[in-house]
Amino acid sequence: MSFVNFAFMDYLDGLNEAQKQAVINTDGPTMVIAGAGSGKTRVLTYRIAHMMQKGVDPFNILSLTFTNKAAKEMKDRISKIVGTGEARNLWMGTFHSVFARILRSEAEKLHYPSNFTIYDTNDAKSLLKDIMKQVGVDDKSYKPALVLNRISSAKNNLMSANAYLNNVTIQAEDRQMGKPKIGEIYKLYEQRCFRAGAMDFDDLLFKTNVLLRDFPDVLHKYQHRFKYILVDEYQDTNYSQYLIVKKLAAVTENLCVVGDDAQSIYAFRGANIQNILNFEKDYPDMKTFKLEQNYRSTQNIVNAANSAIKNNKEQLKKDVWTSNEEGSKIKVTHSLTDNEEGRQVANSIFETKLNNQVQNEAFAILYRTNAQSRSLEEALRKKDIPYKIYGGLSFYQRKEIKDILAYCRLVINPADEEALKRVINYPARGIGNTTLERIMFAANENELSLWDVIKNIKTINAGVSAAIQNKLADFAMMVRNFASQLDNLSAYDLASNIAQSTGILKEHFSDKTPEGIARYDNIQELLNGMKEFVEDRPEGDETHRGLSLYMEDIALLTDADKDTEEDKNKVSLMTIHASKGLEYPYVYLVGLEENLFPSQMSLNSRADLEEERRLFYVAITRAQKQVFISYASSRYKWGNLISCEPSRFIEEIDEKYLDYDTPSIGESPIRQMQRTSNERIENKPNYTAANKMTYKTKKPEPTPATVIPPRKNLKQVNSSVPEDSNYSVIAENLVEGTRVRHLRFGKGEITKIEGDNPNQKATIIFDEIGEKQLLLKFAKLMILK
DNA sequence: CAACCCAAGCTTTTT
DNA sequence: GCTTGGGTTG
Repeated sequence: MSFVNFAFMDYLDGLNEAQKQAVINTDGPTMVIAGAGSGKTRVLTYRIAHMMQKGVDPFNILSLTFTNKAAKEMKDRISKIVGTGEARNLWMGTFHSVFARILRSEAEKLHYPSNFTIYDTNDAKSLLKDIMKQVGVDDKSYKPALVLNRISSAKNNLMSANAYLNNVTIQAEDRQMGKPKIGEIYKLYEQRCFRAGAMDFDDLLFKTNVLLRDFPDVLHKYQHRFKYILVDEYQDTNYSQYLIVKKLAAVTENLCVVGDDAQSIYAFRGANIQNILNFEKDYPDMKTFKLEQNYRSTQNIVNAANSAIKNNKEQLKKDVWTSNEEGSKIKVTHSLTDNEEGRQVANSIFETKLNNQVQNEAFAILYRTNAQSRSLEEALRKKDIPYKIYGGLSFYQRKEIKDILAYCRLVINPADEEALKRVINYPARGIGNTTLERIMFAANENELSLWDVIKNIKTINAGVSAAIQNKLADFAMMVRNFASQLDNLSAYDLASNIAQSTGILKEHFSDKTPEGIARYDNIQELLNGMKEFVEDRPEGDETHRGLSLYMEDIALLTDADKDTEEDKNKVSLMTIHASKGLEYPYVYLVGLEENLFPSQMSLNSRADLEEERRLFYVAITRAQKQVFISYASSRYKWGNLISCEPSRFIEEIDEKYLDYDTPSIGESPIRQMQRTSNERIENKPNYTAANKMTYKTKKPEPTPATVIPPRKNLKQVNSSVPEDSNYSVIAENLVEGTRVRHLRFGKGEITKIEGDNPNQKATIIFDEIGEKQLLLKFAKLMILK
């Protein structure tokens, strides 16, 4: 103890006075206002370590972070001070992952299975689409995303479907929007999730609240377990999270919240900046500590950020300063198009690397929207600068990955409707849309899950033919077989088994197009990830290396958590939102244009605009050494070139911290740039045309004289085969083992024939493209000798 | 039943 | 510009 303690006291000496106070005042309600780069993570780490030094049991400490990665890093740092064994028992993670864990252990109280599925946004939207079809509303006026938003904010304000339906104000709002049925849809959505044994992201918090509200013994238990609670990024908590924390902390009030109102950027998903502004009202005897010294950035960066955020009205008084060197000014460059912007950024990174002898990992490129990444990627690739992207279409969103994961989900929780819908006919096994719709209808009629209907398909009158009933039974058997291995096989072994015996792996393997190869590789990468997961855990006890645990692990990964590939020494590309909490020596901030940043959606209200400005503040303060800002005077949007104006945010930075790339005499740099860019925009048509031509030159255009629609011509040939020609006549004599030729697929061999005459179906292995299932009445096969 | 074609919609940010 | 889903065709 004394040795460890000694090391710790050393660390304490490295803290400034405010930091030290925030570390050693461990009891009672505490708010730490931590400016950007002010050593917030250090304070949290030492505070927890200090509590443990004073004898607090790590089991009694709950620390809620913004990403799981942050939790892991913090745990590692604490381990270094107090020892690994002790730190392991800390409760640390995101709100969602910590409370998902608690919900699993208390699930039966809510009549949920403990292996409930977590629906992601896509699952939720797809379910909503289903429901809207069922209710008979047109999904043009009821956009799934909008309905989901509405439901989401209801849940974040702890409003159930019934409460939603009974709330006069809400109902009036919905009617005014011309969408009076949202309440009804919410109600059905709630039921369907429950039947499927599924919770969406918001449910994890909502149901936790229900649990703590309706089960006093459970509340009591966790109030006493979590004697000390710390919440990072408190400015980004919503009402639902706020209330969980408030309830859990009600007995001991050993609650420490850390945040920075200037960095609140998640109001759009219900985060309530009032939570931090009102902390004093909730806990009148609280202590406040302000961390105002910035250790991260140069004076120029800190001052520039301060001058920008000054334009916001609503904020706590705070004076962020630094004793670091003055540093370079913020460099502002402009370009003609988004593609040119990409090239300039790539060139600049290339030069900066040379001039300062730094590595790729010193650079980050930040943008407002994911769609902006493409031109940057292209430019970086051309310059051979390795990069990695956070967010966007993430690995786990890819079709082939989702297919495998859907099987995994289904095996763990067969009631999972969204997973079932995805794989019931993939790979094709003759269970088509009509059948699925019959099953869904029967499920809704009987208030059963799809799985229950399939399981009992022979006794439920769903109008499914006997042949298809058998196929469903086969499918159910397969899922059950996999499920029976859940406890004996590791995640890796079971998932490999699934990938193989469903035929998915083979299907991608036989596809030799570049996309097919990429898909195959992706699946291998997924399986490798599982292998790592398994190898990280002790052998023998398969319940700790099993698929269920793996799936729990990945369901709540944030983008920052997915940093698992060989991502060393690469330039980082991400949205500004994703960059929260990170820092880089050199930061490129691109697309600083009106309607893009600030976003067009934010221009209607002052509050929204202020959130955009905070986002701008977050972006600038990621940088340690230098910030580069760029904007383009035109950019592609939905395939069209549109013209852009520089963002107001550039002008909001005090001019003395800026360095424009085209110094001017007697004219404001911005004005001059606007003028030149306008001139260029007038030449836009040429530019566009040139651009499009280059794109199309890959395929030389036929001269007008020779233009014949080639496709139609081909079809003509096909359909010119007489209806009653010997093709179809011969096809009736087919048996298994016959060699046949198909007009498009070439030669092949029939391996199976099934079904009744009009709908007879053959499985054929073609020499070129592998196995296909074809309906004989359409296939027009020719028998080969 | 499955392949293909074309139109629509997308782009604010995410657990 | 790209992806997705609906509708049509074989």
